[in-house]
Amino acid sequence: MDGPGSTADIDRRIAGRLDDLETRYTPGRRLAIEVLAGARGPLSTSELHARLEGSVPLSSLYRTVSVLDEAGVVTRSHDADGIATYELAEWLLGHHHHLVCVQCGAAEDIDLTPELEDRVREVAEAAGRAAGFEITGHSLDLEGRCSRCRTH
Amino acid sequence: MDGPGSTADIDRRIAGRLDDLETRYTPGRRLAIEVLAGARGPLSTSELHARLEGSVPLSSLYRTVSVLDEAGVVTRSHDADGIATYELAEWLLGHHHHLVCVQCGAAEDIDLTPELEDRVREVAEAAGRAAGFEITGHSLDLEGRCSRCRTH
DNA sequence: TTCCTTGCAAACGATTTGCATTGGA
DNA sequence: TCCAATGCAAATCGTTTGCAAGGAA
Repeated sequence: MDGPGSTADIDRRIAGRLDDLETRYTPGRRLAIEVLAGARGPLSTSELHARLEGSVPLSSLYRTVSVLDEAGVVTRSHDADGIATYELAEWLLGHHHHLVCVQCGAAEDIDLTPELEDRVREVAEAAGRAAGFEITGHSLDLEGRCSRCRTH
Repeated sequence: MDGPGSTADIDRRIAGRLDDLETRYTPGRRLAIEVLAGARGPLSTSELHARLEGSVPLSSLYRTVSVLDEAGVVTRSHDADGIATYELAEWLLGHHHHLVCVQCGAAEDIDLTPELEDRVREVAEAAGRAAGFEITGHSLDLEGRCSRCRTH
């Protein structure tokens, strides 16, 4: 209930990181982290706002995610409509990829087996080598129809 | 100078597609396509506007890329700042991936060798199978520092 | 003529920011 | 006390849209 990777552990590591940066881990920021830690994929600021039931003003949330992003605690990306979405950074959530539904646009986290992950990394490095590009990471999105859209 | 994959060939295929859709291939649309066909990666609407030296108003360009996107002639994605970017669709440009510079944000097209491409597809399908997700495609971004940023 | 396309300006919506207030160290 | 954090409102900026003019079939 409290080992590495648990919500409590994540909370502790974020507290440490923010402390190092002399940035306060305020109640509003903690609330945002709790929602993100419980999400199955990236969330937009307005989704975050909805899940917090309006307890935190939108403009404050924008500032919150901005601070957390600059602190390296969350990672920003964008959905199919270009709306900014956030999730816990890789060092907190672990390296993973996304299933992106081509019909409804929903993105869901997916972990590859270590073997599949190795194969992706090898391909990425081989391609980078061939292109004279120093590869520091990769991002693989799997596109298709999610189970929800397939049954509708 | 005129075979499959050439600019003239691409132009011809787009003309055919637009004709099927009863959408005109006007000079403004042709100009946008020419710039996109000559680009090495996705371009934002304002980059398109700049490369056309203002000869086409921004609002018309927005309408142009919207029409071309709906016609399946171009594909929209988003850069690191969430700005919409466009490039020729896969059936015109071929399947490829992107090198994304983590420093300057520039995205550049990269073709994988057929062998590497096969390996990516196999991984994507295996991961989708394991997750109960019907995979119809994938998108792999290679992250690193581009040669330009590495020398600065 | 008829209808699509274009250009300009106004409207929109996500995101950012100025500023006064609050609250923790 | 001091300064970061917050809340509200106004400003920004990429993008969309209403409407009148232009143009090809």
